[in-house]
Amino acid sequence: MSVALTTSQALRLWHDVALSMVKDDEPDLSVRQISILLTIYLEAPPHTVRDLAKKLGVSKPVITRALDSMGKLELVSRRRDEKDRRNVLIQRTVKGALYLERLADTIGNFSRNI
Amino acid sequence: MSVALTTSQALRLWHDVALSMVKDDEPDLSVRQISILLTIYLEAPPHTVRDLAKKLGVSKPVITRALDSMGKLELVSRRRDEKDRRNVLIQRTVKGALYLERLADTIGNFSRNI
DNA sequence: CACAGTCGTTTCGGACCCGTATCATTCTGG
DNA sequence: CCAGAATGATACGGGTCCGAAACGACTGTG
Repeated sequence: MSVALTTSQALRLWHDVALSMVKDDEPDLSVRQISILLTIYLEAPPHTVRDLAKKLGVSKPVITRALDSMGKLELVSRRRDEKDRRNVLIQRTVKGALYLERLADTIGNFSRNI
Repeated sequence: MSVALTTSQALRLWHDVALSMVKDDEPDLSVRQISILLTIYLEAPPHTVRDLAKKLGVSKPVITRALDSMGKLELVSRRRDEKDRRNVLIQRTVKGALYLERLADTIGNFSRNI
């Protein structure tokens, strides 16, 4: 399947999806938070704070804070690594999976209308 | 051209683009700011604060503040409407056009690799 | 068993953003 | 001409986030 988007199609898609995220009742996630969430769900575990900070090119406190706020929303959860108790393993949750499923549907639907 | 994305493709595309926005040197725009910017550039003028607030489903101060911060970055500019001096017309700028052009390139490039 | 290194968290001062309410300016209709 | 509506900006109290630095818990190596 060919998916390459023209400039105008790409911006229109981004606009539509961003708009539906804003108009949504759920609290807006920042681009950083979405990046973290998607990394956790798309890439193979385990995920640690340090790894995520490196992947995103941001400092560790940024990851800690993002996990705090997304943890409150139950989009991710944390667990100590029992093998090496310095590590914290970031884990997926049902709510997080549903959130991304809805996001994917939104993107998919708008892409279908191009 | 067929552009419909599968769930997995949509999330992977969003992940890649969000990640490149985060790793970018430029200051991150919020999802709301990006929505406003894209609305200004994709939809036909004139754009007023009130119209944008209605389109995004947010309060007017949200728009005013977003225009303040994006104005500092020179991504948009404001001008009084001389026909009705209560209105403020939001206008495009060269920097704003370049910003979106880069964003479109990023999206387009990643979409090509699906 | 001390100690340097690693990891995630916390603290700090400052900046930004939120929603609600209110304000000043400008227009409009009687 | 004036009361009221419309428009965008601002004040306020509260929350979140930032980067840099310091901190506590933990590991493993000598």
